[in-house]
Amino acid sequence: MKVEEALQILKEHGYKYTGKREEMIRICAEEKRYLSAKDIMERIKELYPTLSFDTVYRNISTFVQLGILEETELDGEGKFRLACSADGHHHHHVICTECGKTSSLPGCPMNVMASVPEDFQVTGHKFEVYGMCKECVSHAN
Amino acid sequence: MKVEEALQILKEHGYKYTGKREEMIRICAEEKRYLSAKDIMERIKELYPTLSFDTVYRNISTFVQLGILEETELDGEGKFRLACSADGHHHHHVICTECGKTSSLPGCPMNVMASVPEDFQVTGHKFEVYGMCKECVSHAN
DNA sequence: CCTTTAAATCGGATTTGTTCTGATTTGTCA
DNA sequence: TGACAAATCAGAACAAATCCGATTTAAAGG
Repeated sequence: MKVEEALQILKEHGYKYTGKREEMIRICAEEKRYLSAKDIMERIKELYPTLSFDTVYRNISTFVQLGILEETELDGEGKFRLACSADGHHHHHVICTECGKTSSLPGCPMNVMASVPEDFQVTGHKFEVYGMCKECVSHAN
Repeated sequence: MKVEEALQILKEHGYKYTGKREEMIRICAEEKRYLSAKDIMERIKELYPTLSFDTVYRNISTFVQLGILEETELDGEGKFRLACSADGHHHHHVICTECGKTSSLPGCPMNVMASVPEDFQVTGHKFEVYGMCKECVSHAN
């Protein structure tokens, strides 16, 4: 997803444009990596030094609801990245547990794996592979 | 996994036997369901009304380390259930997001899905299907 | 432009889940 | 039984996230 698309989605849903929102999205768009709310806060302070963490959290959760950000949970805190499923088709990620960097996996287990018991009404699924990226492996020495 | 097996594992690793530990494991063994630390606390208070939450958390994390409990994260809090992978072979679950009840899925996407990029050193993976179980669907009306 | 209004933000207090700490109790083994 | 290490207690401390009332601001209409 591009920054412009994200802003378009906000507009379509009647949310107002603010520089802070754009900057948050821009920060997430810079990297194929999961960022924590704190990460985003730190980076946005360069441009908006007084921004309150309430704003960051509130906007993040708006973005997640609108499908602009994807969310996961690592080390007991929420991590976020610009949604990419929207771009092409639905897929999943390998995630570096050190730095949050991601790499796409083709396909989805839901298509491949046959039987989901019919006494459950399925609402979603999660498939994530965890590991360490090249860079973090070498840093760890 | 059975309660006795779990106690055996504790013993093998040099952990002491305590009634509180046994009761915690027993509580988890009662249901094929993910329980929160709070759930476990409430239930264990019947037998040990003064038990501190520190003990519960500490024991839970010991159990997870030893592979006695499986952990996941739902609604921003840790949930736990008696490990069953140990029994047969490795597999995954459908989880009811309302009550935590689980049902097994045969197989593992890691076997089925071919390519994990070789610039990641894989350390683990997670595959969970979410939904509502029959009971919770009907209660929701 | 100016006004109006609802949405967004601020700053800090609050809540919630979890971990830490130091003192005390309790298994276990010699 | 005694001694020691491990387990537990009680509550303080912590960190992530949410809530709240007051203030500011985007944007739509006159």
